[in-house]
Amino acid sequence: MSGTIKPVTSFLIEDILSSKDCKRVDGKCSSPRREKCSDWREESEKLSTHLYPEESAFGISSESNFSSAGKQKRSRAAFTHLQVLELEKKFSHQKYLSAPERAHLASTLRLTETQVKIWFQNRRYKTKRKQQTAELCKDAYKADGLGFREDLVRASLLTSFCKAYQYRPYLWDYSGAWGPMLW
DNA sequence: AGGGTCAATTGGCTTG
DNA sequence: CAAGCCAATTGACCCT
Repeated sequence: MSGTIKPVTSFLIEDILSSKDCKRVDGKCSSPRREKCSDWREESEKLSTHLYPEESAFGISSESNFSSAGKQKRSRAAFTHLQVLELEKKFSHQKYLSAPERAHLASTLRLTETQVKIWFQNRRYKTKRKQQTAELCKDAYKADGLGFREDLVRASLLTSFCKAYQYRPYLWDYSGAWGPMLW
């Protein structure tokens, strides 16, 4: 493996970093209230080592999201299996969370409320896209009335296509390279 | 190398 | 007006 996704960092830090007033552009804060968070990197590192010297039960590491060289990289937290499992479990029952529910889930999973909110947001969007693709594929199969030998090739193409774009139905281009073969 | 995944970001919109 | 949503995009990491 060339590298591993860094585990989720502390939630208090993330609350600071991902608050609406502190947007990051190229690793720098682009907030209109920049003065409030211009030192977010150092601040987060201090907080990180102060608050989480040990790994938590969820496998959350205190490791910084930023390289020691000072080159600021946007971090992409990788939630642990357990965190995802719990999030998925909750999502299967509820597509939307109230603020107290979100806060509770966030604290039990040791994530920020923002992370939980964004996870649910992304999850809903993903589900919707998948549904749209499934519908489009269903329609395409139906319209094709597949059954003859030559249709097998098209069916196979269709399957590959549906799989390739399962999360991005909006990228379907009926006039593109796939178009003449499939539709 | 290129494409996929996914958390995070952005921007526009709605709601209370 | 703040908070939250959706839709789309970005960027880091992973896989083949």
